[in-house]
Amino acid sequence: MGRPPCCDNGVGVKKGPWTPEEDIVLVSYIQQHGPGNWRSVPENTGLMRCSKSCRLRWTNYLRPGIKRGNFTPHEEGIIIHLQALLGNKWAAIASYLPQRTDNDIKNYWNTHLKKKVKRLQQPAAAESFQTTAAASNAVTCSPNYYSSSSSSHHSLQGMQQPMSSYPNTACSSSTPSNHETTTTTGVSDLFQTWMMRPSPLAAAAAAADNCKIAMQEFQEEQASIVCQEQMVMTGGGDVNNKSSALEMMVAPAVMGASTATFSLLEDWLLDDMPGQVAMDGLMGISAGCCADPIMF
DNA sequence: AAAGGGCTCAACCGCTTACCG
DNA sequence: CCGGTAAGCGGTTGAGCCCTT
Repeated sequence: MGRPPCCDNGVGVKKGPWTPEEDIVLVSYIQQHGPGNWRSVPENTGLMRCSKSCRLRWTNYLRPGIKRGNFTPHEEGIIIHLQALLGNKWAAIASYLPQRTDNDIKNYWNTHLKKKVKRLQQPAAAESFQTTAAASNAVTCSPNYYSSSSSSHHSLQGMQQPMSSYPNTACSSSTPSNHETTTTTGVSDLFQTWMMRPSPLAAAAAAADNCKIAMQEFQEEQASIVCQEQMVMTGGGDVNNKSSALEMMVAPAVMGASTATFSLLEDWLLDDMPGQVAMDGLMGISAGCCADPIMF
């Protein structure tokens, strides 16, 4: 009623991979205005992209706090079990893994886990995998496996509520809708039950006997990550990937150090090699802001 | 070294839901 | 309550990379 039509069907809308220049424009706009009101983003930035594309680029790639690739066995186990509980509710599943996007989880499921689960559901294969998983668990659940989970008094609510329920986390843009939150809250109970009573699938995915320990460590790790994200958003932390790097770039800029940071942002985005030079510069910036660098 | 088949993942498409006037 | 749009979500696609032959 009175609103102009969405740009999605507009003429001259650019499609395909985003360029570093477009990323810079989008990130700098969100620095100033925050995520949301996506329809206004192409209008105000001059980007020849539809609002959907802008939102997707931000939530799946540029958003601070995203961890890419290298899914841990614990994350795999969580995804497998939440998928079994929730079905293909990727956004709801992603709410338990605040560093992961629904798209990433979905891709990982479709390319890796679905096949793995299929194999496991064949009785002949299941036994051999349990042996393998148990061996794997001996490694993944060893005391030194989590170098980052040193802080030991975090709340365990992480697995009892979707992670997005934490205030000020970087995953707000993928917060599930109300009914999904209700659903996942209910599922949390099931998930908790699963943690107490590992299924055969749990054994296959994360090794059943020590699963509780693994999950508790994971909870602590996630809680630690949330704290670290909050620190990063105020200018601290370390970086291991582009998203984390952006987290480092955006956060100080929000606090008023935009000029130098934006220059680094440009260096990083325009660099063919994922920005070691920019990283070094960022490390320099962050060094004075955080006494407890992120170790993962 | 080249070809081609498989795999990965960023991005798009279309449907649903929430919200607004 | 109704009509319309924006935002969110899950499914699908395809370009590019990697591995095998």
